[in-house]
Amino acid sequence: MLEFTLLKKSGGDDALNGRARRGRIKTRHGVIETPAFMPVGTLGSVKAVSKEDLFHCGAQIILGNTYHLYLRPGCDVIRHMGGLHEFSKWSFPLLTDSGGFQFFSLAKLAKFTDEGVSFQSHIDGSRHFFSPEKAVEIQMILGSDIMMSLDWCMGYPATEKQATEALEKTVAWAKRGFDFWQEKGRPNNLFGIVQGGMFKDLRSRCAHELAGMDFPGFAIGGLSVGEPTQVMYEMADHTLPLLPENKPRYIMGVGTPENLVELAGMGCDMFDCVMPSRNARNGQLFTSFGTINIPNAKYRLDSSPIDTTCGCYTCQNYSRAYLRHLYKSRELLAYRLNTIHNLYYYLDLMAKIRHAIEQDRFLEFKKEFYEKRCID
RNA sequence: GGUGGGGUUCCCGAGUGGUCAAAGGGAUCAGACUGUAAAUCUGACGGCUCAGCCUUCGGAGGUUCAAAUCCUCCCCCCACCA
Repeated sequence: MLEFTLLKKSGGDDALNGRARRGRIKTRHGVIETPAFMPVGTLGSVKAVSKEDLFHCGAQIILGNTYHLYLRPGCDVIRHMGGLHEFSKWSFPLLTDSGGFQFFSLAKLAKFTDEGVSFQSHIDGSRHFFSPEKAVEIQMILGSDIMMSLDWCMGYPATEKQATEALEKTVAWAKRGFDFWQEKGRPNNLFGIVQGGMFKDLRSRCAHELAGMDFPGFAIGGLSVGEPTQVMYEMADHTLPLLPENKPRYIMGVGTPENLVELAGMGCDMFDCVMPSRNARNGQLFTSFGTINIPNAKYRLDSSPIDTTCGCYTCQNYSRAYLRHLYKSRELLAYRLNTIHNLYYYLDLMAKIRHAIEQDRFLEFKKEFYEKRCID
């Protein structure tokens, strides 16, 4: 059901720069060229854009969220409608997060036990319970191509004791989710998630234990939760090589364009982040020379596109002055045009990274990437 | 012409003797956002040689230790009645 082909590895011994990999993931709903960025569509929709917009931006796979879709519209609706693909009409690959992150970001509504997580809905306060098995079961109903096992995401800073507890629970739940998935005949695909806080030995331990289970892919979770960027890089650099080389490696919830370049260089194959879509709705646009805040007064009379080197629909058609006007007027079109641009930027960046790896010039690409961004 | 109401910092709008450079909105300006409780949130928003000082509440006078707030006159708006 999932086939990962490692097409090329950057040569060299430089740990930070020489481990980029170019790969291909085949799923029932299509192929994902890696390294890949996956736009986040929590509620079965990448906010503000249509599936056609996503396609034209170059999206190969998008995310959905188990917690959110379970609460609304509910599994009965999605089952009745034939699964999330059929419901949303997104016919390409889908990855669903397990809800583990929500029990971290909505922590005051969640209570962790050995059995699972009992929580209150952020929508109406109703009480619910997720076990690792149930998290997989719901994702099977959603019909995602890649399901994530239920994990315990730890914030920063966290003590070693807290991180250990979260790790142990994450591993135990991964095992239960994995067994449940095996019993069901390994439908779709299930990825395990490495936790361990900002402790290398804990990350090692977690990666080692998960690698002992035959997951089709592995993720690193619990990064970019408030730690300094350098710490995140150290954790990723430490953990990525511990995961099976012949399986996709996914860093969850990351990150900035710089983060993607750095982490792809360390051998990460998949990323997801709300940053391009959310920041677009908040007026921040990504460009090859850095980010710009479109409401800024300096763009009032600016007839140039967001980024003259960008090939997106927005940049092909509209000026900064118009986009600034739309944004400041809260016109709905602003959200769509901004989101199209940011997603295109991210997805195009990944395409460039893939191309550079293929051409054996990832390091040069990285150098140019940093040289371009200085002004705005 | 008569009666009543009102003129507050860019706009709307609180404030009716000191705790007022003046609530609250809006506009404006800037920033943040990393597995989406986010079309959200934060900060600035009279001036300056900035822990203090100066100018400001339609205008001009006055009362008072002290006035956006009280008194007098004037100017201008709004409502209703002629």
